Amino acid sequence: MKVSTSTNQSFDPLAGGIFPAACPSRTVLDHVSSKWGVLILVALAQGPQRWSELRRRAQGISEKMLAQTLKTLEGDGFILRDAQPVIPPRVDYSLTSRGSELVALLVPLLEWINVHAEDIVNGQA
Amino acid sequence: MKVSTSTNQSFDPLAGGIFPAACPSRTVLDHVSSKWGVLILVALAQGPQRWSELRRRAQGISEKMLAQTLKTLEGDGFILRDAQPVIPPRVDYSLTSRGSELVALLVPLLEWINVHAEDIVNGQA
DNA sequence: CGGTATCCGCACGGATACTG
DNA sequence: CAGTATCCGTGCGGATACCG
Repeated sequence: MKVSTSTNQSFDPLAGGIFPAACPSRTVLDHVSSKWGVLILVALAQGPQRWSELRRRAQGISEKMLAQTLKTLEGDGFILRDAQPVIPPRVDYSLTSRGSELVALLVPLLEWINVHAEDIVNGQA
Repeated sequence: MKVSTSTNQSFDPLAGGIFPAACPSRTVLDHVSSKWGVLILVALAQGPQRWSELRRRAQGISEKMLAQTLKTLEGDGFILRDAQPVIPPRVDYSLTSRGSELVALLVPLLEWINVHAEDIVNGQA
């Protein structure tokens, strides 16, 4: 069987990629699909937001995890940190263009989950 | 506010959903975005596969995690387990229609990650 | 082949206190 | 307001052994 890059119904878009244990794709996937990563990313889909807004949105997140998640996502170039040197401090987080690309793919997924979640956890078909 | 399916830059497709701490959406999201959940799901996008095939594909997964992930995904109705009472045993896993819907949203995400992963981990724009 | 059972380390992540 | 530092528990997940 040959690997096709065309639109095949038995698609293999992951050739050379996702499945090896220590590949870059896995690293990024782990960042994105981390417990809070997705939530922060889609939260930022609604536009730039401050630390405290993100904390309120992603209900249940701790300060530590918020800081850690934001740093990881910033390190990956998905979000931008804009710290204004004022008192009291004001820091805005926003999506980079790369982040926006990613979020554009994330949002349909979250929408789908949001629609079907209840049926799924209730064990309904 | 109404939910728009068009390309809106300030979309809010998550109303009433994802952000509360103990909502069904979070549960499902955690299952799907678990370390191995995504991998198993997209692996099954290539068609029904046996236990050992999945184990080989999702490189690095342990037997325990494979079993656990498969059960969770089966419980959510994403995959189907077909155990044939033969010796030696043969068990095939496949996507349900619900699973296929989900995977259809997952694949573009994984493709994107696969394409951009190297730049991201190398810190390139 | 396709699992289950058990043990166990470690890092993921929460709570609290403190700082610029 | 926006974090950092520290402590610490839990459970995620790997390794191994065993079973139908």
